[in-house]
Amino acid sequence: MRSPEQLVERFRSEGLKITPQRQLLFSLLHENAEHPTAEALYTTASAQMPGISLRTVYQTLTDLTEMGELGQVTFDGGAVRFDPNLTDHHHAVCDECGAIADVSIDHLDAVSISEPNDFSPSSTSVVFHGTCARCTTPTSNLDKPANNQTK
Amino acid sequence: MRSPEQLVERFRSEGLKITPQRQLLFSLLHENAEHPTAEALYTTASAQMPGISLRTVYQTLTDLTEMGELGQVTFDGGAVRFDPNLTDHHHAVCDECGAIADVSIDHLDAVSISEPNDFSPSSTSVVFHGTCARCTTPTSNLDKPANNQTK
DNA sequence: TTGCTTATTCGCATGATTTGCAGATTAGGT
DNA sequence: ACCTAATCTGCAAATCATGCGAATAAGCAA
Repeated sequence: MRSPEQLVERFRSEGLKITPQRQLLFSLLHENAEHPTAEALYTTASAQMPGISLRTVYQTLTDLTEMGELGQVTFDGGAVRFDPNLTDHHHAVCDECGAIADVSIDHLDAVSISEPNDFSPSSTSVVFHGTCARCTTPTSNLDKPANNQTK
Repeated sequence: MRSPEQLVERFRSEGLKITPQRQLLFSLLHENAEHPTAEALYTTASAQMPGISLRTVYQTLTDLTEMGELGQVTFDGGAVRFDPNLTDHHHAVCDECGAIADVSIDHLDAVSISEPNDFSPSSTSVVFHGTCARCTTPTSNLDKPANNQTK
């Protein structure tokens, strides 16, 4: 996703209006690597702007997604999560705390479909399940992230 | 998933009862490669057993899943789909018709997470998006499968 | 076969997530 | 300051899934 400033420009150039709600969401999403759900963003946004509507959050997220500024991902049937990282990347889900990390992958080009041989793939996405560093490191439980698993 | 006969044995040995509803679902799921949703199974089951409850379908699917006889997969935020194929495999989603095919993959062991380096993966799943054979082959539209996309 | 005990089924209510709708509000230009 | 279209908001409604309790039936024993 582009920077809040660039988004403001884009919105303006397309005749869309720059509202406080949109600006807040732009900043909350900028470089946000937490893969938040609409509800999570609503909660955060509400703290800074009491009264903002959940409907507006959904609306803005949908708009940004349709403009190609935001990606959507879902894991294990949970709620949709939003991802401002538009670079080529994949995800690692921690089964302990539910955290989702962006990951880069090596040698993805090596994998191929061996069976069947008549499917033409246009994109490939990989999801790792496992344990993240914070949940692996033998340290105080107080340091462990809260379990944010959806399911 | 095991055969309906084997499932009957397993259920019996665990003190569970063999009901007509369960037997029907066992047979509908056996070697079913369509990755049906609960609703889809309910529709099919209803044709053979009018009056069967959607609740029962969900219940049985949940039971089989907890017993490890059935796998669950979801794509792009759609409804949960059930997969009786317990062998190590991945999926290919046709963006044209929505069909989901099981696929075997070569050289998956070659891929590795390059960044971050502190995540311990226990499992890896790959999903391809693209076009299936039936939607690629230049033939009559009448031969094309109906679009079953959820989203 | 009859009867008993307990698992199952079923329908309805409820919960979670997301979208449709319409009136009130406001951004941004004149 | 004014206008008008875009936006925001609250609420209804759609979709998917699960909790719950009453009615039903499978499996066992006599």
